[in-house]
Formats: sequence, C-alpha cells, structure tokens
Amino acid sequence: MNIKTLDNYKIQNEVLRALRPEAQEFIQARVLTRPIHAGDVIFEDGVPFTHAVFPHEGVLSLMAQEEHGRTVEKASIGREGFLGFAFLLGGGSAISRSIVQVPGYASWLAIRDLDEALEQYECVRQAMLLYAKSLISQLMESVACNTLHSAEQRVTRWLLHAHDRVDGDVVMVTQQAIANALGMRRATINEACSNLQQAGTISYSRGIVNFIDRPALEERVCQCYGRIRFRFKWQEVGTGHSEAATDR
Amino acid sequence: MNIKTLDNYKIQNEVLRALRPEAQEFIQARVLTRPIHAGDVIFEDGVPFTHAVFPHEGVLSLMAQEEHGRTVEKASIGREGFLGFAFLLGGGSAISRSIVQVPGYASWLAIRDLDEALEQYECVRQAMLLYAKSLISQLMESVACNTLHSAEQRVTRWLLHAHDRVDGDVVMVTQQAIANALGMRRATINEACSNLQQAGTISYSRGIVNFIDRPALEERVCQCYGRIRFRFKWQEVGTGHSEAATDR
DNA sequence: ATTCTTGTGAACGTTAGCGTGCATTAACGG
DNA sequence: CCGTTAATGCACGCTAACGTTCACAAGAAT
Repeated sequence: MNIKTLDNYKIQNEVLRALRPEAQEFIQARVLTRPIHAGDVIFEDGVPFTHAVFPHEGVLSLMAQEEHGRTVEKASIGREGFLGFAFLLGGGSAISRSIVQVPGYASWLAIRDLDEALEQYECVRQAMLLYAKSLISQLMESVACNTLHSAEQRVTRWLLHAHDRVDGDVVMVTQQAIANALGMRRATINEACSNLQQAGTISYSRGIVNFIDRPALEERVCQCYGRIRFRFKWQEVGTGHSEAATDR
Repeated sequence: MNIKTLDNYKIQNEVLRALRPEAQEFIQARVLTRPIHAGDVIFEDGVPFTHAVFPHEGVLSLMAQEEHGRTVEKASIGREGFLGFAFLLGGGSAISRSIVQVPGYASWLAIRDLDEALEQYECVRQAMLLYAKSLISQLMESVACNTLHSAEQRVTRWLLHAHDRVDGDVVMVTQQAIANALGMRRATINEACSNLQQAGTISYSRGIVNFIDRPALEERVCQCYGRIRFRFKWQEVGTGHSEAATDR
C-alpha cells in the first residue's frame, strides 16, 4: 500500500463538501489524504475502527465472503459517502471487509478527531446521518436489483455507479473485479461487457474501461440506478428535516 | 383494516423495551395499539409520514415493486425494530410501500409525539439509531444472501425470522406471501416448503405454518440467518457507544 | 528477446429457478 | 348444504447463469 500522502488535491467527497466551512476546515486540518490502489484492504471485518475514510475518487466495496470462495459486494462507497458510518450509529468495529475496487484517492480521519468534530459541529452529524439514510436506500435497491434483474443490467448499473465516482470517462477495473463485486462468474461479466462494447456504449482493454455513450448506457440500465442516484443527489441538496413529500 | 384498539397487551417491541422507564411511559401514553392483518398496507411509497409503527408481534415488509408485477421484500421488520426510521435520519416520507406479511399487533405513534420524545429523552434517539445500524446490517446480509444462496436456504431463513417475531410456534403465512417476499414463484416456495415438511422441521396447511423442529431448521439455513440474529441480539444488550471489539 | 503474468474470449455440458397452466382440496359465506 | 374462493401440489418445456477448461494476447519482468 502506497503511504505517500498527497499535498495538493481537490476535496471531492460530498459529505465533506456539505459541511459548513468551519467544520470542513477543522476536519481538513486533521485528515491524511493519499491514493488508494485497486485491491487494497481498507478494513478487515470485525476490526475496531481507527479511522473514517472519505473517498474523493474511486470506489470502495464492502465485501461479503462466502464459504466456497464466492464473494459479493454488500455496498459500494464513493465520493457521495464515507466509510465508518457504523461508528456513528453506535458501534466500535467495522461491519465488513472493505477493499478498493476502483483506484483513486481518499482522506483518513482518526476516530478521535471524528468524535471531536461530531461534538463541536452539528452539521457533521447531520451530514453523516443523511448519508446513512441514503445508504439504507442504496442497500434496499440493491436487495431488489440483485434479486430481480439480469446480469447485464446489473453490470451496467455497476459501471454507471463507478463512472459517477471518478473524474473523466475512464474507470480502472477488470472483469474479474466486477465479477467479484456482483457475485458472478467472469464469463458472465465478459458476455455482458462484450454486448455493451458492441453496442458502442463502452470500450475496454486490460482493466481500462472507457465510457463512450453514457446516455445509451442509461437507457439499458434498470431503474434501480436512477433511484439510487436520485437519493444521493437529493442528499446533496437536502437540508435536514424540512423536505417536502418528494422523498422518493 | 380493523380499527379496534387493544386495551390489554404486552409491550413486546424491543426498541420500546430498551427505553428508560420514563421515556417508555411517555410513549406508552400516546400510542394507539391495534391488530395488524395480513395484507394491510401500512404506508404507501412516498407518502409523508404520519406515524412511526412499533410491531409487537407479526412481520412488516418493505416491498419493492417491479414493472412486470414481480415483487421482493427489501427489508422486514418485527418486534426488534420499527417502521419510520427514515424520519429519524432526516426525511419526511416513507421510503417504500410497507405491508403486513404476518399478522399480529403493533403500536402507532404520531410523528409529532415521536419528535417530542426524541427531544425529551436521549435514550429514544439512541435506541433508534442502534436499530438503524442493525437494519443496515440486515440489509447487507440480505444483499449477499439473495445473490448467493439457494431458494430453499432463503425460504428457511425467512421462516426462521418470522418465527422469531411471533409468540409460540405458529406463523400465519401463505406460500404465495413468501413467494412475493422472496421474489420467487410460488412453485419454487412450494418445493422448498415441501422438502422442509418432509424433513420433519415444519408442517403447514392453508396459511398456517407450524414449527416442529427448530434446531433442524437452523442446521439447514445459511449463516446469514445467524449473523442477522446476532446483530439484533447485540442491539438489545448494547448500551450505546461503549461496546468492545466484538461488534460482529 | 524471452519468459511470465494478467486480462480477455470462448467453448463445453449442467442446473436452478422461471413462466405457465391445471388439478385438488380445505375453508368460508350464504 | 353447496357453490365459491383461496391455498396447495405438480408437471411441462425453457433459459439464464453456472462451473470448468482452454486458448490467446498484451504488458511487465528478466
């Protein structure tokens, strides 16, 4: 794991960006920001939290591990969220193994500092609770999507979420990684990606996926994608308890 | 929907039971408690909250509805939780359609009163946040389970959860209802239940499921069941932010 | 230049669960 | 008591995804 820290970077994490300036500065002065590399393990399952992690670019996956070696992503986290919400809701340990699925960079904040930020700035708790709610929505959609929708739709959804979480139109990810995330065979992913490429929506080679025609991708994906996006967008705009009846 | 209220009943909802006596009395004085019947719609998707609902017995399902008529349960709620957590986390409307899957009885608390309880008693917020965390765990397990495990294992898990949420060894539920909850055909459920019955673990007839050999059921179910149970149990015992590193 | 590793493409037979439709039986309401 | 409805049992062919294995090519390492 590369431990070199970044000196100059853009705060792209949306939870951090939603904070009031003074809270943001407080946290900014205490975080450690560095690149995250594909395959890095951020937390092991059950290990006590030492930090909260705020991705600015890239994708983290909370992975479920099956006896027989199969895996699935229980949830994925990008710039719209952070890792460590279990601490916020009243626990001391990571809720599952978290790994880097798409490289990028992220900020580490020691739990001690997070605790202080929570006490000092109400907006921190509020932003984090709002993300917890969005996460619940994401999870609910995932339960439904994983149960009801086809392999190709799920691959498409995964790619779109990944695209949302990086700058530009290139996502660094192999078919094997997608297979692990979706709990499918690589062969199944291959077929889906091959279809998408032939349709001219993406192109890819050796772990580099290019997004060519996003609108076309969005037409192929199931509604789950849009619903999850909407929740997160709404979160960005939301201001707390005062929303109208459009909460879906 | 039966509107007759219950005069005498046992508070079996574990969120309510976890509260300090004064908070429990405050809420107790304001709730309306009545039976819930299979098929009742508690909230429609997107409708503004009017109440939080605390089941004492029975099962509520948050249902996802697909274009083609297929459905799945995104989450299920029994006496270990409550309906309305989205309000707590910062939203005004139901996050999805909620229906009664297994009959029982539940307490309704007006949002106005809930708000007051949250302001007056810290333990209310704490208990509810802890449930939110458990719910996230439940959802994560469901994502994994729905993706990786067999129909029979999932049926078994569903039945065990239902059993946990009623008194005694009888669960009122039809195969069709289970099929809707799991997003499968009734024929698939039929086969699974038939196997379970032949193995002597349950018996059933016309919407009445009898649990005969629970240990045998627990041997057949996937680990997802145990993990979810463990989270909820831990929640009951938990006292907030002070847990050791056994949070899994 | 040559080996080695990693990512991709494609093929095999297998199977769990699907969509459908129909028969049977228990309970319920008049 | 009987007709109607709801719950269950089962059987048909079908297909999406599975497990496995092999081949090939692009980079990386030596």
